[in-house]
Amino acid sequence: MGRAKIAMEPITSDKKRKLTFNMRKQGLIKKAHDLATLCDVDVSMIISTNDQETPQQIFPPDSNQLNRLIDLYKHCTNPVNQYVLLDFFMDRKNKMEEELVKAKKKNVEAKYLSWFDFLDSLPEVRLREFALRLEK
Amino acid sequence: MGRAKIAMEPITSDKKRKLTFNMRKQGLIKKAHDLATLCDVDVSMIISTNDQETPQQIFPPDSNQLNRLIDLYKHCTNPVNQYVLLDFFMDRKNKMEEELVKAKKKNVEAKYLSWFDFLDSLPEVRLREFALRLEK
DNA sequence: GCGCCTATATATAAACA
DNA sequence: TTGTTTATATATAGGCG
Repeated sequence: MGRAKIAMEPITSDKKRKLTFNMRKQGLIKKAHDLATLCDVDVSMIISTNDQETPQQIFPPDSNQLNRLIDLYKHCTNPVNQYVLLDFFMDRKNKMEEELVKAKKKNVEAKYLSWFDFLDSLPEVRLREFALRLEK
Repeated sequence: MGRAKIAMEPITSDKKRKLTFNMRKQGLIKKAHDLATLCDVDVSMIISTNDQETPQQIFPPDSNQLNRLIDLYKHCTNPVNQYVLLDFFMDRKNKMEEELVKAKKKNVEAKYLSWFDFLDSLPEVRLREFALRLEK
């Protein structure tokens, strides 16, 4: 796509890979946005790096909405889903406690950082787009 | 991108919209695949139409893997009240207070503009489509 | 690491088969 | 309709500051 064609294989150079990642991540999210807008559909996306430093990137940016879409997907996919079964047979109290601990430990920070990163990564152009839409 | 530039708004013509949807859906998935391959990251995606006839499209094609990725995401982002979240950071780092306010502001803006909030869709899942795609 | 630039690779809207 | 083709819009690799 650019000056040179690149092979479809993991980029070895850390620097290049990171650079390419940021650029393409941005492009992918724009494409998702375009598809959703043009065709009136829901697109949900999670981009996770193996690097714990880097926050996950989500789409749509509203994590609540993303969760709704995911839940909707799970319901439609697995009417008799494994988790439902697990819930049923599992000691409920223990499970909830477990999740609470997790939430307290790191999840809070992760969620916030994810949002913050997303906002930071938004190009001015997109922010202006938001403003324009808001005015409408 | 093609012969003519099109406006970034829902395509009214059913025929065109469907056509565009299929084309861009494919393009989006290719981009997701490229990003995952080139940058060695995990990309998960669900594309749901409001039309129950149309199956949801997922990435990666292996629904088990998709579910794993989603679960991983949920583990890192348990539902936490945003105000609690903000309070947590403000108490901890007063220096960040200003930035947090800004972030919150932008956050609200983005939420308000949650473009494709077309509310609940009840798409039907047909993973067979992926099998077919794979065979091709 | 960010943003801008430019040349080139891709994606794709419309036409056509 | 589903698949090519084609002309044009976008995305983006590599440079530069």
